[in-house]
Amino acid sequence: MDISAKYDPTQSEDKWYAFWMDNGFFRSIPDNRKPYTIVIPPPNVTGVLHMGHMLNNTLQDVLVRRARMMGFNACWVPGTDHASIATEAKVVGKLREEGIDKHSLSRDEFLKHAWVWKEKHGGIILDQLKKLGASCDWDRTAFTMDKNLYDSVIKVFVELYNKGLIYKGHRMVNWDPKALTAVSDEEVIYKEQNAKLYYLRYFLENSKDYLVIATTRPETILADTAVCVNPNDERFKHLHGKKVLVPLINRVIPVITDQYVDIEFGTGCLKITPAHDINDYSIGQKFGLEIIDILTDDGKLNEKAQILIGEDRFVARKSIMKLLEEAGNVEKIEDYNNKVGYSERTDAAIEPKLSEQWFMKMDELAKPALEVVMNDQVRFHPAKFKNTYRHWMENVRDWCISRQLWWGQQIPAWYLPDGKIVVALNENEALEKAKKFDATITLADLKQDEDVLDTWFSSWLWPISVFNGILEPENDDIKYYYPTNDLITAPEIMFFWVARMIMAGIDYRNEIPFSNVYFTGIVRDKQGRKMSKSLGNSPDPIELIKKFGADGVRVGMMFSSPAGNDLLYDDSLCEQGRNFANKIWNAFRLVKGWEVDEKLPQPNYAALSIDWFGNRMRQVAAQIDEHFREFRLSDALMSVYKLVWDDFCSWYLEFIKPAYGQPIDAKTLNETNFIFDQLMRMLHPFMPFLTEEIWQMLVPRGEKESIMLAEMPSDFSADEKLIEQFDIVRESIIAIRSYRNDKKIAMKEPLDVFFAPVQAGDTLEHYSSLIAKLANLSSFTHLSEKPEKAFTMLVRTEELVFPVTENVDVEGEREKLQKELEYTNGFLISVRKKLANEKFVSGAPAQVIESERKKEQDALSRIAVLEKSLAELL
RNA sequence: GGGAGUUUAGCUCAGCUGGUUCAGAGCAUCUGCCUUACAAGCAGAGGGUCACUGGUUCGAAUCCAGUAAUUCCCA
Repeated sequence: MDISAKYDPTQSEDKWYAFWMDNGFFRSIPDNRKPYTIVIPPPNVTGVLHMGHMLNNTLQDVLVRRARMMGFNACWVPGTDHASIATEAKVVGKLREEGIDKHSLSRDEFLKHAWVWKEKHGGIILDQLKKLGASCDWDRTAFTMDKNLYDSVIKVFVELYNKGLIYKGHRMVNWDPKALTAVSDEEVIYKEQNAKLYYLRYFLENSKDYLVIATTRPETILADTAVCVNPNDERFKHLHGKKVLVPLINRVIPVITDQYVDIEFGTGCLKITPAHDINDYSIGQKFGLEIIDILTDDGKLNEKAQILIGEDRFVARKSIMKLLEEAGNVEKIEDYNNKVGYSERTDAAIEPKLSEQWFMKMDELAKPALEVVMNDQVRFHPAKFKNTYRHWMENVRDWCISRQLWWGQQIPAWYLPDGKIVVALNENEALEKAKKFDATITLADLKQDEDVLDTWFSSWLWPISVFNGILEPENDDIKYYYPTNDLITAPEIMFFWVARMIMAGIDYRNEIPFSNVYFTGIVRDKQGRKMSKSLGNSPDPIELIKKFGADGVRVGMMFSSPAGNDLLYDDSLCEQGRNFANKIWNAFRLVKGWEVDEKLPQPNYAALSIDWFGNRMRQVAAQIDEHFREFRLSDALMSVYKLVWDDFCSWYLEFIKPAYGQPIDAKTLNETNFIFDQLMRMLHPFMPFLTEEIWQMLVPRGEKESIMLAEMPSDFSADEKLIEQFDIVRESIIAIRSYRNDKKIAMKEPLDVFFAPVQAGDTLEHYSSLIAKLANLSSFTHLSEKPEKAFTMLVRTEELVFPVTENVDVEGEREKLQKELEYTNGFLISVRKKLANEKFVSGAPAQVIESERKKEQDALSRIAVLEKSLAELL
């Protein structure tokens, strides 16, 4: 067979993905195996695949593929969420380009456009995931606006409303003046800014006296309804009970006193603007102050401002300062750093705004959800995130769930003409309920709430709703797949999503939604910057796959992503993955290229190697299993990486390799094929394509056979002692190679080396055929007679003796030995000191004392050998 | 401002309940090799006062306290 010297991923990726799909290998339906379930964190329909998705979905695929090979009925449910704000913004933007104003359309017309947009763009990420090898059950692909999921959201809303957990209220919300909607606290990003602190004079009523307040937002003075000072502030005692004038518009407002005011900050006088600041709002409530809202929904001043009407808030800030300067109200202006909230979706500066919104009570739901994380029913990986979780859950606030948008689940609340509200599953039910208030009412009299629900109000039901467990709580799927097993997601959405899914799971199914949450890090560039479109520092994942192969990219992503640690992405990681694929490919070429001679007996060195490697492989399999159980996925990959590259390629294959052009015996080849097969299985979750390609060609396979359905090696029995002894063999070979390197003796030149076992019995003798082979020794025998000139090297306590023929650096050698001897002596002293210490001997566990005694013995033998060698050195 | 985390080799990170052949891994570096599986490679080597200071202990990278730097969350 002619096999290319370089592995070409393009030859295998599409082919095998199609093979898996055509045979329905990703499909999962309930049966009598144990389920293993992951629901995808639904990417947003507006997105394209970015590096974060690559990491996240690689991790999920690794877990799912492994579970499948371990005999679980593995089900990975893919899907997307509708992202109301982001999608609506995209659609509005697209319509604007076409010259259509959203408000010229009816709700239904607009939604038609939105659906068209979704159909066109919404599946991009999912298609891209296929390139990565994602083994999702595509037949289950879900979307948060699908009928069942939509209806689930409505049903949950109605039920929670009836339970009194959802209410409508006036509250200060985070208003996005660009998207024209409220956003939740979690959707506000605070950014540090260089701003100004403006010191403004407020004159006392009928007086030339004034007080000075400091503000970052001078335009909001037009909405002031009081000035507040700390009652204990001596400076302002004379102002208590007085009234002052709002500059420019001369509204008379009272001076009030409250402990809230920080005497140290600014001037100690605080203007109170209840409509435009959350803290001022609560003070306003306390003192019964008037609330004057001077801003329009899109952030312009309205007629209540009296002046500058129609100006944008930021423009108005400049204009009003000019007016204030002219009027003599400006004391001074200072530079000031403060934090301003921005909308995560539109990047518009958030405006605190008083408005009527729907809220969900969180206290009751949060309690059990906190409990299950703290007691590890839901395990967080890494566990450090439990702290953050607890902190949030203990200070949780009610969730603002309404959004002033059209794209999403419309709130199932209907208003009667007199303002009464009925909440119902549909119009007809609403009418029935309304009739209880007023029997004459008709459908035409009812008006449904215009707003839709927060997207997260769909997502929090995801692990249940994808199995239709809200509408049909007893269906086969939900009973079989729920609770799911693991959730892989980013820590950023711990509150948006993870916490709320746990709440929903407990409330709706009385069961946690998953047992493990694996938090990935953020993918950053080499300089540690977050990847972003604006910086242009994010590579296109599809291009990467083209360049390095899907397997290479997967390995690259996995390599430096210990859970919860940010990943500093660099192309060289994927390159390493690609190189690894090529390495395996070439190992395969080697094995595949051997001629078999059926009559050939198995050489001793091959039998020894196979025995060792089998043990080593089972030992590493056990380590990998442990890594997976602890969600140390990058460590699991590293273990198999080293097993394949170092143990298998560098040692095993070199040991058993027949001389060039020589055939191999059948027994060794069969056993090697078996080992190769096992290795491919262990590697398959990380590198699905390459392993399938090789596995299929290794030995003849059936038409419907696939490595992805093969059993994961689960024999973990390993002879640790044999492996340890074998390490001495490898170290001996390294020592001899190192000797060659030092002395510039080419590998081609055969050497005679002797060994003189000191303690470890016949290890070297037993494995002498292997050592002789890899170190190219013409003879490797027990030292019977000391050569005239010789070097001695120590491998642990084994002695390797090299007869010396020519120009030798005796002095250099003596120095080396001397140094080694000194170190060992020092070591011996420290060990003996310890053993002589009463407190140590009485306090330390027997095992530790035992190991100290062993160290003492080893040091003694090494010293003996070193001294002998020194004496023999001429 | 409140809370949490991090600080170990040039880089990215392991190091669980304290025990000096535990100071590790991968990558990078250096030296020598185009040795017919692989230069996307092979062989070999070097590299760290475990942030700093003090404490507990027979013994500290590991536990405690303080300091510094840094990151994140919340306000």
